[in-house]
Amino acid sequence: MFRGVTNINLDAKGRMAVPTRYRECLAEHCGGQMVVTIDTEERCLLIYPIDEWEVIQRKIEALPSFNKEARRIQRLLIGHATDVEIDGSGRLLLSGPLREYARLEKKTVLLGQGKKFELWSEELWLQRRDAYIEDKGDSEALPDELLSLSL
Amino acid sequence: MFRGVTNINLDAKGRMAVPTRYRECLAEHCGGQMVVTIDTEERCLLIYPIDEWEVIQRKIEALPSFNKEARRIQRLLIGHATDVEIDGSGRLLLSGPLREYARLEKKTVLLGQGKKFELWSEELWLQRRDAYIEDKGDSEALPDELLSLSL
DNA sequence: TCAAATAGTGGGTAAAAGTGGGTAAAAGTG
DNA sequence: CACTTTTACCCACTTTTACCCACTATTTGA
Repeated sequence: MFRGVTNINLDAKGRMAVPTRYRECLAEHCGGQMVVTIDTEERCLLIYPIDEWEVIQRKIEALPSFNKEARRIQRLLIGHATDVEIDGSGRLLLSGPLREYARLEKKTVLLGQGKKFELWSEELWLQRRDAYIEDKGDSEALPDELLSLSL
Repeated sequence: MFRGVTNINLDAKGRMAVPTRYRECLAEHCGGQMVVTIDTEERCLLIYPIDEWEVIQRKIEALPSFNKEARRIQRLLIGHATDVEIDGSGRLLLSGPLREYARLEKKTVLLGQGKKFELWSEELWLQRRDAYIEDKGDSEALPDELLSLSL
């Protein structure tokens, strides 16, 4: 169960050092085998342990092929999903196209999000976060689960 | 079950000394393992014993991923949730980003709030408290549970 | 009122994590 | 098949963090 925010510098080769607190868990859980893909709603990357990803991929594949939104999701999510392995120094190599999509340069932010991670360019994340904080009490209907949630 | 208000000075490294009256309870209950995150509606931090937090995280994770308000809550709450451990001197180390969010400098206020704590900058807390007292009898409709509450 | 104990505060230091490249092997290309 | 480019692995350096110890202030009890 991942959580928390970490500032990470990508190096000149586009590698991201996985924070140590996650490494043991990832090594046990999936032998450091991960899958990176894009988020379809935001300019950020999604990083899954391979077994978690495979469950999701099966669900996406099962969507109806003649529904346009389903095809969109399939092409974007499965199409960009890239296998990566954590190397001996605990780093992930992110391919050029993925880095471009999320506008990743040196300064990035890794967010733990339960069963996956999100990787943002620092600049984009700070903008997005501030926008989220301003928008308190968005008018959009809240799911019932949220209305009754007691923190 | 936590309650009460305490003035606490953060030291130069951003550490907060947990008031002694809570330490024994926290040590027994969760071995001093805590989770700190942000409050999405106010500029303050929320501090949970880890077991209490994990219940909440599971509920938040289960929200639908394509609902915008749910994504907002997930990114803000889970994204900022940071594991911290009470050190040998009974202190919690608060990371830079968390301190910045809540505008914490030296003088802070810790509020016991049942299963969690809130940590405020002293200045912000005094403002907020006074505002609450001015606002008595806010016109917003009270939830039914409140209407029937007997103090 | 004073002494002893406990709580709170402030830093120094060793160890660990993060970062930056060099080089050899592998893959891709003409 | 030779050459270029990319990838993976390794090592060295820098920064950060966690742990420890020492000092000060406050409370408690004689």
